[in-house]
Amino acid sequence: MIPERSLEVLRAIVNDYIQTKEPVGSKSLVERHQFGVSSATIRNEMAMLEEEELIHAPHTSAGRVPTDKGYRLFVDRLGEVKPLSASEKTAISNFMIGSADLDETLGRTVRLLSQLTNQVAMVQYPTLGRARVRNIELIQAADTRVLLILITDSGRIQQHVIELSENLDVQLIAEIRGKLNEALTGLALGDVASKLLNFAQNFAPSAKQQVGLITESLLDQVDANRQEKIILAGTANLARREQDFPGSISPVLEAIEEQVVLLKLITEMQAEQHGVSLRIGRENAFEGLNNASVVVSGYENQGNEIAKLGVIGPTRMDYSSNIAAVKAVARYLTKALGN
Amino acid sequence: MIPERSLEVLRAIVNDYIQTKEPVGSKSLVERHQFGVSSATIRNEMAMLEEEELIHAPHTSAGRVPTDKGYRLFVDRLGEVKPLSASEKTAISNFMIGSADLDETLGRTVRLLSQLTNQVAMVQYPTLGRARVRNIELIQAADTRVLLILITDSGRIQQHVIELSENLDVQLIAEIRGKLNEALTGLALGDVASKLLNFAQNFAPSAKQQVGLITESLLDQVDANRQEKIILAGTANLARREQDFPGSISPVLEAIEEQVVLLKLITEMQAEQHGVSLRIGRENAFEGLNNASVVVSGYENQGNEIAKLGVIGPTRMDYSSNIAAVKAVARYLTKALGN
DNA sequence: TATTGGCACTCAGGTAGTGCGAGTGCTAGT
DNA sequence: ACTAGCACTCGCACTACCTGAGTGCCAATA
Repeated sequence: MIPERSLEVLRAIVNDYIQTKEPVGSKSLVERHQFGVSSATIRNEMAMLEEEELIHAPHTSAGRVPTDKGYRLFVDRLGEVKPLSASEKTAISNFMIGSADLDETLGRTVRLLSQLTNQVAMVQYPTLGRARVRNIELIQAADTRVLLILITDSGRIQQHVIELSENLDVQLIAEIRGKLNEALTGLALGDVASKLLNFAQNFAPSAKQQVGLITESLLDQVDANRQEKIILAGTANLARREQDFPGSISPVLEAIEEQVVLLKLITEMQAEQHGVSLRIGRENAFEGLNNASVVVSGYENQGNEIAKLGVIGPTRMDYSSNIAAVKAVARYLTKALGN
Repeated sequence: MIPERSLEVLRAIVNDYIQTKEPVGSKSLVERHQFGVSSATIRNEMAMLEEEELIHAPHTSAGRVPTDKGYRLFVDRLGEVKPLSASEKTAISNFMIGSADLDETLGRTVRLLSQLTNQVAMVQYPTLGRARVRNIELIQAADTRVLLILITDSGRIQQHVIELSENLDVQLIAEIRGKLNEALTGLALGDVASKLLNFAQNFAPSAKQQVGLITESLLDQVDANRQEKIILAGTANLARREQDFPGSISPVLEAIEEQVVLLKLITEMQAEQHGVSLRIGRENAFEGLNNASVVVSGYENQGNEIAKLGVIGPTRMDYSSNIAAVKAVARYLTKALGN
């Protein structure tokens, strides 16, 4: 319904604005692009676009700036995903070499992403949802404390200290550990709860209470999907782009410091195009992020999406490159986890 | 050598400046304080102080501002440590209730400290130096991967995945685990290296290489004192105090994002007065922190200092309250770890 | 000798006036 | 449907000016 040329104009406005960071006027637009029409015609087009609330003039005699809605249309219908440059590609491969454990890999990934995009990068730790139990360990850490370790086939290791009310003997601990593994190894985490329902029945009455404490803690950990963790890098990039945020950057800093907010945000986000999902400006329910955009993609292990990663930056960001970078890093991380 | 009254004037200048954030002039000084002399006399005093480079005039017709040297003198000789308010005390006790494991405790602590001071707070994870081995676990995580877990009596748990070149059988892993614990349990970490020197001799030649890989990794972990970790909270407070930093906050953000820089900084800092150590402005070797001050205190376990915590803020901070808060939180954390 | 009142001087910051130029909307003509 | 032209708007940069807080110095005083 919106004519082709109007879209071309919008695309040109977005591109110019991202590049120059200045409101763009009709004249400079015809100078920089080959529209084959005069600036007056472009002015008419721009009046249309403003009617549609796709662009907006900060004041009467200034050029136009895309609105959130304008950016949205841009990424949905107009944005090409820029292929990464060769140097960026080698940067990615180099970063991925030789990291053994999960912590290390994710740490590298988040730094890589922030360097690639010059934005704040975030990586969510894998959710346990579809993973399976590989191993459960129970270790005496002090007289009445045992350490419960849950290892899943996604490589994630969760640990928790359990405070018992009585001193357990080594024998019993070994027994519990054995039976837990017997019952749970290979089981999907979603099925652990039902399997543990009557688990304490397997033990002598005197031990039941302590076993109860342990299974409870184990369920907590399995159930801790919500309490997932996010790691960040490149916070300083925010300050460097301070002018890009109207007002102050401090609401944004506050938002990204609140893990809960971030987690809620990215779990709500569903993949749109190219397997990447976006929230632009006011599309973010959280007010502190009203001047920010979020680009997120999932990454996988064994064919299942296990968590997400992405970047946060000003609404006036280079969507094409950032989408490309997020996509690429997600793909490489998926590959790295495959090994 | 500096006369008493001059010091009084300096104290007054620092206090007023911290409060009002405006350069303070001779007239407002005599109005706000009872010096019993006229502004002209104060002016002479101020000329002296400027001679000593303790204060400095941003421009000819402005009031005076303390220099780094001035702040230093202030905290060394003039600052009283403000006692905490009752509400702050209860805030501290409330925060410390019911946190079981180390991660949780330190996480709470750092958030507490940042709320108390309205600055960026940091807590260093305990160094392993003086701790003792409580337990070593070796767990098969995949065919050629084992998970090595080191638990120390400071409650710290370190884990690392070891990639072996061959598939080890369960029997052998159990044997290694047993012998490792036998040899190392109760040993101070500093003594682990020597004990491991010929450890591989205890095993069949075919296993020696794999055992070597494992002991190597264990030594890495023990030796990882340098790679200590710091957790932060309240980064958004920086942005909120943006005006307090001349220029931009981004060098500060960069500095605190570099764990290495921070670690170097706080390990270099030695306790001065009240068990608290300070770096004011340019005293920080790292350039990005030239407009910032760092307040640090150690915290203990079993009588030994095991790590440090502190805050980072603008040089124009309220030293008295911040020192008090850092001190108090360090004390409470020490107490919490005692249980 | 230390203190003080007085005075001339300095200078950052706020306010007001001005001109420029980029940009717009509209209209009449092609 | 497009374009040229034109009158109009208004943010911004620049200048000039004023104000007031603050200073340094000096001569007078206790």
